[in-house]
Parts: sequence; structure tokens; C-alpha cells
Amino acid sequence: MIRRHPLAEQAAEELLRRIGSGEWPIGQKLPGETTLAAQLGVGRSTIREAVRELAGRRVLESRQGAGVFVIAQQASEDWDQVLRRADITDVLEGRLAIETEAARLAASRRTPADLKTFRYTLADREKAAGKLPDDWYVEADLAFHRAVITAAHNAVLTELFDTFVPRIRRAMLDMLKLDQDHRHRHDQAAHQAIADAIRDRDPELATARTREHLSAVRATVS
Amino acid sequence: MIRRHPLAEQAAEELLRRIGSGEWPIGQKLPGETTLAAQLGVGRSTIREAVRELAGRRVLESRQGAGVFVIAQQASEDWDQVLRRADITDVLEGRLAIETEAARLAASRRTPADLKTFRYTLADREKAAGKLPDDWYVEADLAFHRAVITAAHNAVLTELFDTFVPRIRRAMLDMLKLDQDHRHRHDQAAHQAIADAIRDRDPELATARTREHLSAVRATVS
DNA sequence: GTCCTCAGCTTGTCTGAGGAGCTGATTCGG
DNA sequence: CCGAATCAGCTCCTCAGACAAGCTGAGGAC
Repeated sequence: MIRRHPLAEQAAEELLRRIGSGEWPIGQKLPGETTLAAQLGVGRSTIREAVRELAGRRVLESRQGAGVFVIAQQASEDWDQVLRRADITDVLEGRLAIETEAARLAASRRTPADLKTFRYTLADREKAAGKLPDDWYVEADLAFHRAVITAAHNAVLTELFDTFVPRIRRAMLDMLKLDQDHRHRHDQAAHQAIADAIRDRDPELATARTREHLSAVRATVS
Repeated sequence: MIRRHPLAEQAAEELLRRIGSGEWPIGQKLPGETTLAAQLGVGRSTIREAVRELAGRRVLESRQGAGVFVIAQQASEDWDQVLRRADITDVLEGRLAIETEAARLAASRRTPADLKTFRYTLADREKAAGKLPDDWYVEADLAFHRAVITAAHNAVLTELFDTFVPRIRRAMLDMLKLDQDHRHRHDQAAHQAIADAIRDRDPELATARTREHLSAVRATVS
């Protein structure tokens, strides 16, 4: 029998699977170490290490004398890894969720300083779309989108967008390598229109135009 | 000597401290288990559990026969920290962004199995709203909202929601402690209406009702 | 110089023992 | 009969020792 992973890791995966399946709901006490060891056919210390690993991932919590309890149904995964593994369409739908709502809020909360940033980043983007290399164009495009997010004045949305940026950047570069016309299809006008709607304090229009633009982006990869 | 935490956890914290201080840079091999055990004055199995915990947090990686290696300088639970520090209104706006889009997608993609989950999570929620303790009610409410997210069949949105859950759970419990009438204001009907719109494959209505419900939630805390 | 072998290290696993802490049933006092 | 104190039995926590499995680098064979 070939064993790629240590027994303790395999045991942790098995426990995680059972927790995810609902066999042990949140708050539930797990069977004792000796019981689990017998069930999985491993030693007690192996079970203990598996439990420790899941405790480190904030899925289990052990209290001396009481038992081991489930505190989360799923491991709180590293976001970079989640986005790297996820389908690009799923990522883009996540981005759409964040950015449409941000555009809506920005239309209410944008300051004169935000509008000034829009103007600069749009000008940069137009210049880059014309003749600069792919990575410059991508950065200019992301800079404008980040300006929209910033104008929503919501720290959580901003952090969410920044988490998505590396994954989006890579996807854009890959797309540009395959299709040089791509930059012309999602052109400057759509971005200008989003900025205008936010400037005019029109939440519905800003949301709709953002949705339209990002839906078009998503359509190019599927 | 008073011990608040188990020795293994204390050892894990000490290792994390040394890693963060730069004593062992990324890629560095840690001293052997027996050496570390002697240094910290604990048994070898205790060190092993501490290493396992940090392995679960993606800070260490152990390879049989080779040693234990540092793979990250800091525990990557950044998002928990971000959400903990953020204003609750910002968090709820982030949740609104995720959940309205998820409701829209769910209206197109929901399966019969999803509808079944709606039915029994709604039933649980109604029961819990009636007479069960706060934490049961909160779990039942979250279970329904998670069912909506799941029906969108988008891994990124699901992970995003799960990231938000602990923070939302805490906020709900705090609110309920201050205001026992809260559960009656956001009542069962609003949840049923969302489920109905998704069942009827009406994206716009599902989005609008979700937005209305979550806006009301946000209004209670500001 | 290149490849192979192997001794000596590392982590992985199991077992047995005793300590510390929680929980629920039992018992005692009212 | 009811409430509170008691405690036995369960749980996890820690240690120690033994052996297995796997990697690494030094040294020898070619």
C-alpha cells in the first residue's frame, strides 16, 4: 500500500470529510480519542495529531476533560489558494458581485477627490490601450476599477477586491496573449460610462453599466 | 505555574513567535523534535502536536526523514482579522454584495435538491424563531442563507460567505442580546419570499428581495 | 568523474502510564 | 419532595520508550 500522506493527515482529511458531510454538526462533541482511533484503525497519538491539525485550522476545539467539539463546518482556507484553484468564471462572478455593489455605493458616496482619480486613471487607460505593452494596459485597467471600489468607501469591499486582483491580473494577461483584439472589445467607452454614472449620482445606472461590462468580460472566457 | 492553555498550544505560540521574529526564515529547517523538546522543556509528542497545529495553519511543513520546514512567516488567517477589525456596517455591505448576486445566480441555477434544502432550512428557522435559544435561532437563520448561496453553485461565492459567517454570527448574537424583538422584525415572511423568487426563477425579484432584507438588517445596527 | 551503498540522522506511529479537568448521577440535608 | 454537595467515571493532556519509514551526505566501487 502506497501512502502519499502521513496517517495523521489522512485521518484529518477523513474527520474533515465527516464534518463537512454533516455527520457531526457544529457544536457537536466528537467521539473520544480511543473510540476514534479504533474506528479509523490508527493509534491514539495519530488521532491526537489529526485533531491538532484541525484545531490549527479552526475547525475543531478540544477542551480538557470535556471532549473535542466542532466549531466550523469548513476549514477557513487561504484565499490566494482558493482563487487559484477556482474556475475563472466563478472568480469573475465573485468580482461582479463585489464591483456592482461597489459601483452602487460609489454613486452615493463619491467625493470630488474620487472623481479626480477617475479622470486620471481613465486617461492612463486610454493611453495604455493604444500602444503600451500588455502588462501596462492591464495595470491601467485595474487601476481604474480599483478607483471605483475606493469610491465606495468601504474597507471590506476594498480588501475583497485587492484579494481578487492577482488572480484577475493573471487571467487578463493570459487572455491578451491569446487574443490581441480583446482590448478593443471592452473599450474605453464602457469605462467612461461607468465613471459618468457615478459622477451623476445614479446608483442604478452605475450598477447596470458595471454589470454589463463585467458580464461581457466573463463572456469572453466561457 | 499557571497554565491557561495546553502546553502544546503554548509551544506552538512560541514557535510562531520565533518564526515571526525572523529567527527561522522561510525555507529554513527547524531543529529536530528532540532538540526542540529539550529547548522548551516539554516532551517530544508535545512538540509534535505544536508542529501539527502550525502545519494546519500552513506555517510549517514536515517531511519524514528530512525535517520540519518554515513555509510562511505568518499565519494566513488575514481575512478573519480583517473582518474582526472592520466596521460591522462595512461587513454587512460586503455580505449584501455577495448574497444579492448569489440570489440572482441561484434563481437561474437552483436544482430540485436546492429547493428541498430551502424547505427544511425555512422550517427549522421558523421553529427556532418561535421558542428556541438565540444561538439555535442564529444557526437556523445562517443555514437558510447558506442554502441560498449554495444554490448559486459558485465555489468562490460560497467560500466568501463562509468567511463572513463567524463575524456575522457574532454580530447577530450581540444584537439579539440587546434587543429581543429583533427576531420579529426580520421575520419569516421575508425569507420565504426570497426562496419563492428563486424557486420561480425570477433573478430580478430574488435580487431585490435579498437586497431589501439585508438592507433592513444593516439598518438595525446603524 | 559518476554511480551505488549505507550509516546516521530525521519524522511517523504505537503503546502504556499517570495527571488534570469536566459532567452527570447519586447522596445528603432541608 | 427539592435543592445542593459529592464523587466516580469519563474526557483530554503529557510524558517516555520503542520501533518503523524515509532522507541525506560521506565514502567506496567502477
